[in-house]
Amino acid sequence: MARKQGSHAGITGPKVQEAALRLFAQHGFAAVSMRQIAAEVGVQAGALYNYTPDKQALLFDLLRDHMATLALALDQAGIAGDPLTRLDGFTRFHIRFHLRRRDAVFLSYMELRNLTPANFARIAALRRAYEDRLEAILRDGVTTGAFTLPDPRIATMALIALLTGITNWYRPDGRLSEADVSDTYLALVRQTVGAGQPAATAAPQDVSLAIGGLGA
Amino acid sequence: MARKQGSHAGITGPKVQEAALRLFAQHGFAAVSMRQIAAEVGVQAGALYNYTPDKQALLFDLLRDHMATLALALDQAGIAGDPLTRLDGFTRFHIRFHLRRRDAVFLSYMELRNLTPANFARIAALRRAYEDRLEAILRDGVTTGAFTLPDPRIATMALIALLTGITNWYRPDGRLSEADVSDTYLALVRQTVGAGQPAATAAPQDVSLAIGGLGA
DNA sequence: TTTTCAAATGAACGGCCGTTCATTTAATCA
DNA sequence: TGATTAAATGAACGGCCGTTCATTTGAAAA
Repeated sequence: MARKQGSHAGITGPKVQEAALRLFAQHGFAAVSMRQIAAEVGVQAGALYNYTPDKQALLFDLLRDHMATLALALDQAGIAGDPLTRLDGFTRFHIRFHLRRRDAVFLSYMELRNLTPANFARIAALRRAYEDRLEAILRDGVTTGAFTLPDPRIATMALIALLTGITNWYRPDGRLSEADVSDTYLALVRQTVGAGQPAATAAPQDVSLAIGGLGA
Repeated sequence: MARKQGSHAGITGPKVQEAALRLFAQHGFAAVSMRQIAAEVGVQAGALYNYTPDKQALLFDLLRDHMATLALALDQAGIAGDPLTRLDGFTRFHIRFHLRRRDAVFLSYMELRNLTPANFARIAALRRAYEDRLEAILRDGVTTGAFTLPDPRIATMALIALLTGITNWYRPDGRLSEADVSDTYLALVRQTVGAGQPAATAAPQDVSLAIGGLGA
């Protein structure tokens, strides 16, 4: 039997990627067999090789697509303005994007070790470029005096870890909506960069109240 | 051939754990074979079963030992005093402990999915207990007014992610010593919890200077 | 010295692995 | 309609997997 109905190249291909993403994220790259992926797609194992040269390429394509989508989405997020506004925008963007792609996020952190050195270097470069976008915001903020940070590069790594960590505990059916989480983290991130008060020029009378009202 | 020299029960056992930890962290649980572990120890695969009932138990024991060591070390860290002092102590402890056990830390985050549900529940409970220790500090700080936080539970998750994330990028042979990193993160953590200034009572004249000098 | 037994060997078990390929099927093109 | 060809099959390849176990080894106990 072959090609049961209609032309499948444009259908089976994406299904293979989706199945591989879900299974790799759930069980780990090495723990998932090509036969399992094929079964999920509803096909025999041999058919997968119409869509990927081998298992390693399947993983690499997933990670590269994820990073490319991330960069593109950030471009289209329309983040502009003064450093604090851009930081807020980045925070909301990062949370929203990552909460909706949890499988890919998990895969991107866990399975880098299963890439060949050459493929690893390519993914690492894409990640670094993304980090640099946040770092630029932080450096601008330090320059204008909006932020207070001992080391913008370290703060970049710290903030990305802080934000991405949401995917480790957040449950869509839990007590908090995505908007709740986003608001709470926005306040935390502002505090982290030392942006609790407008500037050193205007002395705050009650910092705790000022910060408590940032949410919206 | 058997028992080439001396009694080995007390030697081979730990070597098996060490080899398994290193290999699991490097390649992933599913990607490492019992034969690879045995080769690393200098023994045949069958001999491993004198020390573990099966591969799954080997993973579980590593994760449980890691969490138990973590809890014990925290107990012995002598963290006491007002909330800010305890937060500083926790921060330094967490960084120091995690940077020295990077394999175990990575394993604890990546391979939870390879545990049976029962074993997963046991590890999750141990992790939760550790998180609760930080959460208690944050809640105390909010109560005394030392900290400003919208949601102490979320702040707990955020801080642990922020701190543990160091293991993703820190390289011992890089530009920063462990003490440098620890100092920088101490300042970041203080800002994150809104502890930049002593309290709302004394209005700070220059926040950036006050924070910049926290390092030691 | 002889006995005991912890510790390790090495072969064997059934089973699944990634990948290849000749073959078959069915949709599309002429 | 018949020819073409994209897409999938299913069997086969060598190889490694986790685990078991009868056997061998050699250090320690008697």
